[in-house]
Formats: sequence, C-alpha cells, structure tokens
Amino acid sequence: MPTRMSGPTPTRRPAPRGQVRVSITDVAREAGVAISTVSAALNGRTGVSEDTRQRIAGVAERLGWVPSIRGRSLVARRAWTVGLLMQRPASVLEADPFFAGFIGGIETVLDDAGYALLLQLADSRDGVLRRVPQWAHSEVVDGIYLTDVQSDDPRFALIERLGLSAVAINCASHPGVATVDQQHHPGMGALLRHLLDLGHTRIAHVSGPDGFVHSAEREAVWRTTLTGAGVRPGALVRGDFTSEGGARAADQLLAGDEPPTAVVCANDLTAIGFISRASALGFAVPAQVSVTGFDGIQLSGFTTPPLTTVQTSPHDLGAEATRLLLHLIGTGEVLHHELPDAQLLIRASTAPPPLQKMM
Amino acid sequence: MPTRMSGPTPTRRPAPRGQVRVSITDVAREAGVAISTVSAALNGRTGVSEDTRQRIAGVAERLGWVPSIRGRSLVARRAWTVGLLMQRPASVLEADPFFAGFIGGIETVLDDAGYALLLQLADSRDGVLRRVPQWAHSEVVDGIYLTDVQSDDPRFALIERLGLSAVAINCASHPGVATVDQQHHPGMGALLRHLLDLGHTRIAHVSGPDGFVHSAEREAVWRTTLTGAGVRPGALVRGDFTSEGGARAADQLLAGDEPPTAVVCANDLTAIGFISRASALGFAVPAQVSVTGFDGIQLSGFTTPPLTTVQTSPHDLGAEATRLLLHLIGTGEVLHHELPDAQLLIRASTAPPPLQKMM
DNA sequence: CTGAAAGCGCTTACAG
DNA sequence: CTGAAAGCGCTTACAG
Repeated sequence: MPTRMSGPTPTRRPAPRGQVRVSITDVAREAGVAISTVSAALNGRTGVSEDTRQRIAGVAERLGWVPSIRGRSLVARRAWTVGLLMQRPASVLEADPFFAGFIGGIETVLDDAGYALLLQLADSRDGVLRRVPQWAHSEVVDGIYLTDVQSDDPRFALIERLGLSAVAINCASHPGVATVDQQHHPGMGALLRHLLDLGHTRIAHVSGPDGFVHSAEREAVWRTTLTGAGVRPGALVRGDFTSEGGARAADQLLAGDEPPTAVVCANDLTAIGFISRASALGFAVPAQVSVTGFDGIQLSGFTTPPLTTVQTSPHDLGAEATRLLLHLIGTGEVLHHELPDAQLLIRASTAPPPLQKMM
Repeated sequence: MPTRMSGPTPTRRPAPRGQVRVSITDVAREAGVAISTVSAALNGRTGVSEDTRQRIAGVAERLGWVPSIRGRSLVARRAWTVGLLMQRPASVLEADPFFAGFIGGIETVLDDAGYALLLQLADSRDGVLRRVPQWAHSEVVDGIYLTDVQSDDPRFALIERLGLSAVAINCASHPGVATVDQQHHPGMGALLRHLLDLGHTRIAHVSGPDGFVHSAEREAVWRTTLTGAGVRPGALVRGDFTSEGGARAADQLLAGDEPPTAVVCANDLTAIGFISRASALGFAVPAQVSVTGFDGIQLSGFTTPPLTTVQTSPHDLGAEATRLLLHLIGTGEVLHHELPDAQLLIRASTAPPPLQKMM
C-alpha cells in the first residue's frame, strides 16, 4: 500500500492542534469591556462610542480574532450557507456539462454575499429525501437548490413541511418556492424545424437516460414537432447523456438499410460520441448524416465539424437562482425569474440530406 | 426586469418560516427524561437501559428530530465539514477538466463519512489568504484541501499558525500537511519520446497560462526532454488552457514557412482547439501535423482524430486526498499517498512527420 | 454609552 | 442507569 506515514515518529495529536483559540471572551478581557460590547462594536450596532469601537477593533486585530460562525449561527438561526444536493452518482457528475457552469454561476453571487456552498451528492432518490430533512433540522443550511425536478416531486412537500427556503430550477412554480427557468422547448423546436427546412425526412433521436426530466422533454419536442410537420418520427435509441452512449447509438442507427439522414442527440456529449463513431464507420458528417447536440458546451464549437446545437446557460441559471434564494432567505419573498430562451446555434454539423435520398 | 413576484400578495415572512422547531429539550420532555439521557441514548453511549433507549428513539422518530449539527459542533469543536477553496475565477473553473473529477472523487469518500464539502472560489491570491484564517477561526471547517500549490506557498505558514488540518495535492511534502501526488513528468516524458521515436524534430509547445504550476512543469519537461535528446525545442506559444487559446496558437504556429510537425499542447482543451483551427486552415491531423494533449478528459477519446494524451486521475486524487484529510482530522496522523503515474495514451492524433520533411 | 444575564442546542464530566 | 449543571461562542433584550 503506497500510503505511508511521515517521518520516523508519526505525530499524533487531537483535532484542535494545540493552538490558542481566541474567542470573544479573550477580546473583551483584553479590551477591558463586556463581551456584549465587543459584539455590538464589531457588528456596527449603535450605542458604542467611537473610541471604544476603535480600541476593541485594535485588540481583535492584534489577537487575530474573527467571530465564530458557529456560535453566531446558534443564536441567529442562520447558517450563512446554502446547500446543493444532487441526485447523481459522482461518476456521472464528472462528465455533466451542466454541473460546472451551474456551480460557477452560484459561486459568483454567493461569495459576494458572504455565503458558502455546501455540496453533497446522493446516489439515490431516497438518499436525497433523507438528507433534506437532515439539513433542515440541523439548520446547517439556510436554503437549498432543487435541480432535476420531476413531476410530483416529493421534495416540495418535504420543503413545505420543514419550512426550508428553496429555489427550483426549470420547473413549474410551487407555492413558497422561488423558481428560475430557461425555456428549452423553443430552441429545440427551432432545431427540428432547421432540419426539416434542410429537407430531412428521416430524423432519428438519441435520447437521454430514462427518468430524467430533460430526457423526456427533449424527446417529446422531437416527436411532436415532426408529427406536427407531417413527418413520421424516425428511429429512437435510448442513450445516457455520455459520449459512449452516442457512439453505441451510431452503431445501431447506421447499421440498417435505410439509416437516418439526421440524428438529433439529447446532448452535446452524445452528439460528439455519435459523430466520432459515425466517422469511424465511414459516414461523412454532415454530407451523409446531419447530427445535432444540446447544451452548447464550450467544446461543441471545436469539434470537427463544429456542432449545431442549442445554447443553454447553466452559469446564468446558477447565478440567478442564487440571487432569488438569498432574497427569499433574507426577506421571505418568493420571486420568479425567466432567462432568455435557449437559442438554436447553427454550425457545420448539419446540411441538406444526400441527394439520392431526396426524391 | 423579468424577475417578478409570485401572486397578487407577496408573502413576506421571517427566515424560520413559522415552523415548530423541535430540539433535544422537546424530545426529553416528551420522553420524560433529561436531555443528557437523550444525548447519551442517541449517540450510542453506554449507560442507558435498552428500554429507555427504545422509548427515546421512538419519541425522536415521532417528533422528526435530528440532532442539530450546529449545537453539536459548538461543543465538539468539529464542523463535520471540509473546505475546498480554489483560486480561480468562476469562468475558468467552468471549463476546468480537473474540477468536476476532483469534486466527484471527494464526494464519494465524504458522503460515506457523514462529512460535507464547503466550496468557495476566490478570484485572487489575497482572497484565498483572507478566507483561510476566516475558516479556521470560525471553525466552520475541520480541514482544507490545498490545490495549485506554488513554490513558497504562503498558505503553509498560515495553516501551521492556525493549526488547521490540510491535505496538499501534487506538491512537495510540508511538515504537518498530508499529501497526495500523481507524477506527471514520466507520462509527459513518454509523450515527448513517442514523438521523437516517430521521427519528429520540429516540436512546438502551446503552454498553459503564466503562474500556474502545471504550466511551468509541462513546459519544463517539453524543453528538457528535447534538449536531452539533442533536439532543439521548437516554437513556444503561450496558451491559457482553453480551446480558444489552442485555436489562436494554431493561427500563430501554422502561419510560418516552416511550421512544426508536432505540437505538444498543455492540456486536452488546448489540443482540441488547436486541431479544430488546424483543420479549418487545411492542415491534416496527424498527416501534416501531430497534436498531443494532456489530462485525458473523457471527450479526448471522441474527437476527430482521437487525441494522444496523458491520462491523469482527478477523481482518484480527490478520493485519496479526502481519505487522508479525514484521517488527519480524526487521528492527527499525517499520511502521504502516491497514485500510479499518469500514463501516456497513444491514439490517432500522432503519426510520423510528413515525408518531405524527414530528410 | 456599557455591562450582566439569559439563551441558542447540544455534549461532557460529575453526582446520585 | 439517570439527571442537574456547566459550558462551547456568540447575540439580544434589558437594566443601569
């Protein structure tokens, strides 16, 4: 086992590593005032002479004292922390294009407000439903984000019962819960119409995994837009939002006699995997088969060919959700925000179907 | 402004939303025992009759009581939280291939231990140095991760002074700080030798941004390996770890009279951007120019052509670092762990240099 | 303008 | 086996 101890005699010591912990009591003693005066002085409350305030500030500075969030939280009943609990195995999250952008957006707003983000993954639905009350009762977070909301999501009842502040991402509004949305339908619809306009009539779909809201939604738009245009939906292959899944789908879809002339993938990763395998199988993209993605990840502009996709805004969702959540925590007022729709981004992975197929 | 209030009469209410908060006192009263008995019973301490324990558990269950981490932390001097503080603007982080994997690894270990991750970004060096003592004094985290360690990093002194438990990633060991490492040199060296073996003699480098340890390290291996083999290092273009930077580098490197026959990029994103632009400029990869990456992100296997790169293990780094950190917090024992070296991954983006250049 | 006291929700000796 | 008390580090009425 490569783990080794440091040096010949490993140092064993208790968690608080023998340091002098300075508390409000020390500052008060040193400054010759009561602890309540220290508290008032450093929290900018009125009723402390400028003189005393200065002296206390000096002592605190010299002793290197910062108020303990812990002690403060206990009485203020605020944790100065918000929680993001995602039901996703760590492995999936690592490839999730939504994740990093969403967190980045959260952090930009959170940091300025002096809040921190508590992040936890649960690998099952039950895991989530167990953690939420734990967080609420422990008062370890002041509010939470709700992502991947499902219809009849039991978390809403839980949140109401627990009196937890929450902001939900991309879902119908529930009483007491703030929401921030970005419409995906219009962009997805535009994507389908773009393919129809190019002349495609055999349009397949590589979906996301079962049970995800996004999977169902994108599949529905694919089906209804085609049907609405009088075109029969092509083959449907179930993917899993990964490039591996996209590659497997290419194997399935391109093997038959009449392969589709366009393939609508549930996300960019899937599309990139599809294109990779299609190329390996000798199918030229977009000359023989057009391929589309969804998400608009940064790399989608640097694939060969660059990907036609729908540009979503995980960063903005995270930032706006955080604003609404902090507002709810602070004022109790439930707000709702709608981001501009996700936009169709036409690039080079789509073209008219091959001529011989057009008659 | 699209933000709107919900319903005709916005509900304003204080943060604790009028819920009955149940505490240990309630459980004790209901069960007819002292709060110390409740505490002992539910923490599995000895000295409570099985009968009483059952009764108390029943009451706690019925009342939906979970011990408050807050109250517990105050006396136990443990936060049951570890902190990850990265000096990176949110925007960079969103494209950072290390980030998601590292966090994924952290979470797999943390969740099982009942710990949570506190995540915070700082946009400057000073921001980091301000937060660390804040966290330490507030006792809001029990330990922290040190990433992007620089030589003479001031955080080590800070940590020692504050008596904070810490684990450092990929850096020389410091007294009192656990470390977990994965050697990148050998894989990077193997990558360079692979290009030399293929017959390349004009090998350029697109580096990472200034001031990052990884940038300096990879550049150094590029330079010394070539020099050691008697080959003069080719052109050096400064990149920024993004695909945009890689594309710009392609413009610079491929414009001249004698373009390089191989380009070593500081990471996969850069390489993918480079290939994209190179193709657009009419350069065939790898026929006319070989391109290599670094990181081994999932998508690197699905580009066209699939990328020759060095496979690193952010997930394993995160998981192992977390194990060592929790061990340090719990026992005070400083351990060190070395992951298997990052491995060269030969795929299709490298080939012998074009013939006419070989004489 | 300042201080003594109570209390937030727990755990940990200590006494019965 | 069980309970009363002290205390963790703060803030918030309240009294001087």
